Amino acid sequence: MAAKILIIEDELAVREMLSFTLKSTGFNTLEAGDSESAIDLIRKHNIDLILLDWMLPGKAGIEISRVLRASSETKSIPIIMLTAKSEESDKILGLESGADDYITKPFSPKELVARIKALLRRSAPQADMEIVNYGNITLNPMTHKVKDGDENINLGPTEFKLLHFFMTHPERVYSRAQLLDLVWGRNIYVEERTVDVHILRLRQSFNSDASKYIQTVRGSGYRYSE
Amino acid sequence: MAAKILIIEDELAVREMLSFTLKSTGFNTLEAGDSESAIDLIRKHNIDLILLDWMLPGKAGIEISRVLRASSETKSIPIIMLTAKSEESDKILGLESGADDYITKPFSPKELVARIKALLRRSAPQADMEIVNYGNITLNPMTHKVKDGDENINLGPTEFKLLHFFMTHPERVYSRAQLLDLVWGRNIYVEERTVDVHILRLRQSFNSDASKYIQTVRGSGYRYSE
DNA sequence: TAATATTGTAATATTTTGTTAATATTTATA
DNA sequence: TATAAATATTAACAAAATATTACAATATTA
Repeated sequence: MAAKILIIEDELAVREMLSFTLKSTGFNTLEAGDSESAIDLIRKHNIDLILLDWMLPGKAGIEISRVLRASSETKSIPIIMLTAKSEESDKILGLESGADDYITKPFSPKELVARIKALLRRSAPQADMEIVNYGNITLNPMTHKVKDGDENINLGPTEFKLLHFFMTHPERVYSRAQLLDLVWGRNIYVEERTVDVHILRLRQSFNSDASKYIQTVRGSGYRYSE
Repeated sequence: MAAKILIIEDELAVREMLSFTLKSTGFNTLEAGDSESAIDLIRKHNIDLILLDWMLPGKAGIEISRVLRASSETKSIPIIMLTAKSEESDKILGLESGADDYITKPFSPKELVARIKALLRRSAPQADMEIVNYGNITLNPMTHKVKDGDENINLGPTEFKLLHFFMTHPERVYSRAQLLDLVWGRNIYVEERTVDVHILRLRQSFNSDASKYIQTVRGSGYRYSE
């Protein structure tokens, strides 16, 4: 899923240039010309990162930054400051007021994109890392390894996610539609029959009879159970 | 690896004198004449210690110190203040604003070097110098040598760091982004695909089949494991 | 300074995986 | 048992991820 980046910049030309650059790199962009519409957009969308022009009229840049840092909902959105002047006091203020990085105009699109990627990968949250046991199956999300008794088992990413989901939600039936939502993710259109195939592959990848845990519930879906 | 020391000092003559002294003692030095370029250098390099002139024009010294202490990335970089006056109030302010040590001009090169070494000792514990073994691979950080069974293996710096990291963090998957942060360093902007290439180079540099330890985990990253 | 090594990137090749459709099999029940 | 419905299996293809190669830029060394 492409990251959503909000560009807050009063000069239309600069804004469009930035938006173009980022879109052609594969990001989604939203644009705001003033702090009001910026805050509006932040409320309505799940913004992943903000590009904030430091030189907005009337101290607006620093104000937006402080507002974002004050609210717990927006506190963790990474901010990159765009500074025109490379004045030292600006940089210091910018970092103090909560920006995660800054970049001085003029800058190369490449550098901007690199910094955005670096910030995004740092803010990406860690998934559930607990080791799960059920029956003779052990699944370790940390090492990404699955054991059937003593033997290691090799699973593809989707089979791995599917098994992880089942093991953390055992003894309960899930319809194909639910599995698609919960394992594949929402807003993804996939045929329900696809689930069947992955169930098959998951069953086949066990050496022992552990595939018995993955049970078909006719008319309802599938269940992980002993 | 020689420690990188940043000298922040507006007077060119003093700066060069300091730099000369430190270089001839075996340190790497970087120089900044104002806080702007100082902060720039700090972001771009992994500075081990900062020599900061307290008497920079316009309170810049104290400001830099405070900014560094505010950010978690730079909080632990040791700072030595250079103060011209030996006034007590200055010293107190300097220490309060986050300096780890101060030294009063004029000072002997010998004293300066001694203090730097003391601080570096304190901030860089001898942790990463243990010889690591895993499978038939032996990595000695002290001598910077790697053995595959009996044969010595030649690795580039990045490959060495990568292998060292893997061997000290085995049996766990790391995404490309994590590897970039943990092996390359936090303030560095590099494409994720670059990791692939270094993994390849690392694998290729083994003579035996030891490259099997470096495992691809599709959709997740890489793992060092038997 | 020249020579060498190292690095990051882009382009290309290869492999693996995910999806789908077609077909086979099983199950329920009329 | 015959039939319909649900699920399983197979195979083909497209898409995605990773591996490999080549090269230019940078840093290091002699």
